[in-house]
Amino acid sequence: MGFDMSVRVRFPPSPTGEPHVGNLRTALFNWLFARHHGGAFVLRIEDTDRERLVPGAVEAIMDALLWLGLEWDEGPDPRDPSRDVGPYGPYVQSRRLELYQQEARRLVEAGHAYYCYCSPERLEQVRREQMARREPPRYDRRCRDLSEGERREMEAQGVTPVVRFRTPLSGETSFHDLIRGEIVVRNDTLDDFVLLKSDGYPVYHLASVVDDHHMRITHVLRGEEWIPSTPRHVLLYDAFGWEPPQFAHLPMILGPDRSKLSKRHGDMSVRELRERGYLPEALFNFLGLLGWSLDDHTEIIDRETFIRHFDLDRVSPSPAIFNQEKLDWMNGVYIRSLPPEELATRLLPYLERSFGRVDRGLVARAVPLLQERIRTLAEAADMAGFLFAERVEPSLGDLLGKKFTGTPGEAGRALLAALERLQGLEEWTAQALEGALRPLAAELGLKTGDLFMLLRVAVTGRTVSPPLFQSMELLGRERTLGRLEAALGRLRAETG
RNA sequence: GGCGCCUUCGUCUAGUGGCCCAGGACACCGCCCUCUCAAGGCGGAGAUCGCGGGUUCGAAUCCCGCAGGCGCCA
Repeated sequence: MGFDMSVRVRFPPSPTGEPHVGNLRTALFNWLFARHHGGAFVLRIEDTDRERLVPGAVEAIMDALLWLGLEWDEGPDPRDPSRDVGPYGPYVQSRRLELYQQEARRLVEAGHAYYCYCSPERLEQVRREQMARREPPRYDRRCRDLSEGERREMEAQGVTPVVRFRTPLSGETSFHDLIRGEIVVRNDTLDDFVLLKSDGYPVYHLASVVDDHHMRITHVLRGEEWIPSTPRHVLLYDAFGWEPPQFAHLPMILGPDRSKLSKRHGDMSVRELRERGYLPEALFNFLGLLGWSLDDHTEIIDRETFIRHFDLDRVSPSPAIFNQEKLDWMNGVYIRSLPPEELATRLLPYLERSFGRVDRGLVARAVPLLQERIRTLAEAADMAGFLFAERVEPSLGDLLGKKFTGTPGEAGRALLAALERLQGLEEWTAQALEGALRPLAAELGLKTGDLFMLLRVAVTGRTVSPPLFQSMELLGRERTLGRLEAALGRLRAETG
């Protein structure tokens, strides 16, 4: 491999809000591509659209990347975003304004761009007329060939111009997409797009092309929604006399209705995903498989394996629907594979969110009951809530449940019998509890399942819980007996 | 409307001329295990490979049309 052949890719988010799964997948593929090829992953903040800036968004983006484990080699310093790491900074576009202006001027001087003095009102007018004539709306190129005199006159009137690209009127522009092959567009379907706005801010196309060149980006991996603007970018590279990077347009991630994933449907922000208790390693795995595959059967793939095998030749060109059920399953797989101690640590914040301070030791002892029952960390609060809540409030319906065929009176008798049996129990272990209660069912003439369900509801407040005797053991004698008494009281109130 | 991209089970996908009357995974259904729920095991259903033409002894795979979906522009 030659001296200047090393791969350099970039992830260029706009700080306009919380990052979502689509953004993250793009970042992931760029990161994997860089790591696989031993290249550099650059984070660049594209904040030239000043109206859409959201405070704190840069931090949210960096948090999300770090959470997933996507560290960047160059970009804003994670400890202090106002500083840069890397030789091609600044990596925040609003601090590179002069560069864009200078490059735009170069284009004007070389005849590849021109000043346009048209007012927004006139542009709007032109657009309306074109629409009325059912023509594609686009700039009518009125200022493309203004004379020196005409220009000076506009300047004298105090009109601040924008800079527009002088798009070739004929011919075609093509590029080779690494995922899709040759893509060709006729130049006469392109218009003279704006490069620099009148306030001196660059438009996306200019800024990204200029930066990609100056940052020595070799491969542009981005969502397929950028395909239509790529010919403009190629034309820009041409006009600048620069070598364009390689392009690869990644398949989009769609919502369940097959339209672009948005807040409306599945698109969760990384923050939400995190709050719901998805593990970063599970999300990494899941996202890595959205548009890429290792082979015909491998689903669970660790980070190293991804890096070792990831490349563009196995990226699919067709869009993928975000399938949350599969994410849930995969998250469960990762939860089950965690060392119990580690799971306890990760569970702690989720339980504290619902129950305030919780006993770390109790959490650790609950893990074996939880590990194969939860698919997200947040679910632990439901599954093991009875251990951490002051009290439970089983509904009468659940107490008598469909499973328990008896009347309130019968249920009460069964509960009382269980209570008495347990009060005399020497050892409070799952084994001892089972030894005491299993025979009781027969003595009472009940099916074991029915008795156990009654007790389960009384003790945990729910019809679904971890195994009964282990739950009782963990809850402890005092609290278990208290809950049985409470349920008994409830039943008695009912019978009068 | 113009331009572009995409098209294999409900979903994610494997498949690059014969191994495919299409394989894996999620979801679904059934059975086993079982105190509930899970996890696990076993089994099942589910795709005329968007449609129509070609090329070929042979096509999901190559070519040409068409259709649908989506995206971008405004």
